[in-house]
Amino acid sequence: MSMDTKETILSAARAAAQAHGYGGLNFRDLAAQVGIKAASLHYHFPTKADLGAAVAKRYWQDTAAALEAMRGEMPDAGDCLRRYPSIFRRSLENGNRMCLCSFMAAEFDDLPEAVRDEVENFANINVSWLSETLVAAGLTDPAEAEKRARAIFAAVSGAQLLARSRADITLFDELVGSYRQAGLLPG
Amino acid sequence: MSMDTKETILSAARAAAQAHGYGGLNFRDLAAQVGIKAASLHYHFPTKADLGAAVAKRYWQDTAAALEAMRGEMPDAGDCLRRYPSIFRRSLENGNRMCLCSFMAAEFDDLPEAVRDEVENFANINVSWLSETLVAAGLTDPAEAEKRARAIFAAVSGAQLLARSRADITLFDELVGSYRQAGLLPG
DNA sequence: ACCTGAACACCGTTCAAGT
DNA sequence: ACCTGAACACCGTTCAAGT
Repeated sequence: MSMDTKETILSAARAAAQAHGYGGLNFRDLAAQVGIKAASLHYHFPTKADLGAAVAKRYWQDTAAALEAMRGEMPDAGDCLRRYPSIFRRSLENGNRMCLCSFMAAEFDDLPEAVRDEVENFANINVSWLSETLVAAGLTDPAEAEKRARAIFAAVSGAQLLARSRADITLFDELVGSYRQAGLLPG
Repeated sequence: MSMDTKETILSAARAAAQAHGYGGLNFRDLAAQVGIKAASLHYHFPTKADLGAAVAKRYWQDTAAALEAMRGEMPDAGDCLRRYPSIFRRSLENGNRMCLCSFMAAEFDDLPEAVRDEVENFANINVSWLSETLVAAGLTDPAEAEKRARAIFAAVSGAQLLARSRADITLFDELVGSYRQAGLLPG
């Protein structure tokens, strides 16, 4: 019961933050969606900073799990890299939302320290996975892998941001296509 | 006098929005900075939406002017393209701020229609300039220029976003370097 | 353990009214 | 033309009280 409510809060807060950011996240709307009162949220998460950090942490953990699963299911590392943008595509499919941590990256100045740390973790697990996968695919010199991984992560994030601003998911696909054509991503 | 106040508001609002976004922009702090009361701001800009649209409009107009100036000063189109990321670098240099319109792209869901339109204009003038400059540099088939231009715009935006989240401008430089290495930007 | 109503201090926004 | 006080709606948060 307790765990159910906490999980419900986490997932509702995640969806809200992917649409409105950390600043746009508010306890009253969130509580209404969960079916409790705003004051009750503080039983589960003492402060907004606690909630924000918990949401961002769960977010990168889920992403890390999805990336691991991808490597487990697809034997070819090149195939995994070709599929990587689909992780970001999914947010756009889900109500033109965006990556929680991209939104929070923009909000950097107003983020509690604990939340910033989780945003950093998100970037780190993406870069690590890309780095390892690039090397496994034999596409990059190991010494250059992390640099290349960061470039892919940043570029795909930017593609999502631009596509969101037009509410046009085909634009995301086109941008990813252009990255492939340019050689940033494996074709 | 009137024009001075309005200009002061616009420039203070721009700086604030580049750090805190449209949602984080607040009339009281802004008014204090300008030296009037919060309520007085509404004489110059009836609503926050009006202010946001005016700031975003001025922002893309300034950017368009800077890009035109670059083309005027540098005869070589390739040199202009190599310099393009410096426009985005400047925001990071200025207190780790970011492109106003990237921030607003994230805030898409909560943006008044008039503000959305100016965000779109910003992207359009960037893509147009890049497109023309790519063709002038003989780097891209005219039929493909706009697609390539959008990819550059999105990728550089993403690099700025990631660099901001680490408050690390050297990361921006590294990412731009990687884009060049990958062939997205001219070396 | 889990939730709530009521209250708190605060802040952005609006508007009628001032000069 | 330009500005303001005061009211309003909303925010995160607290806490004593309920189940």
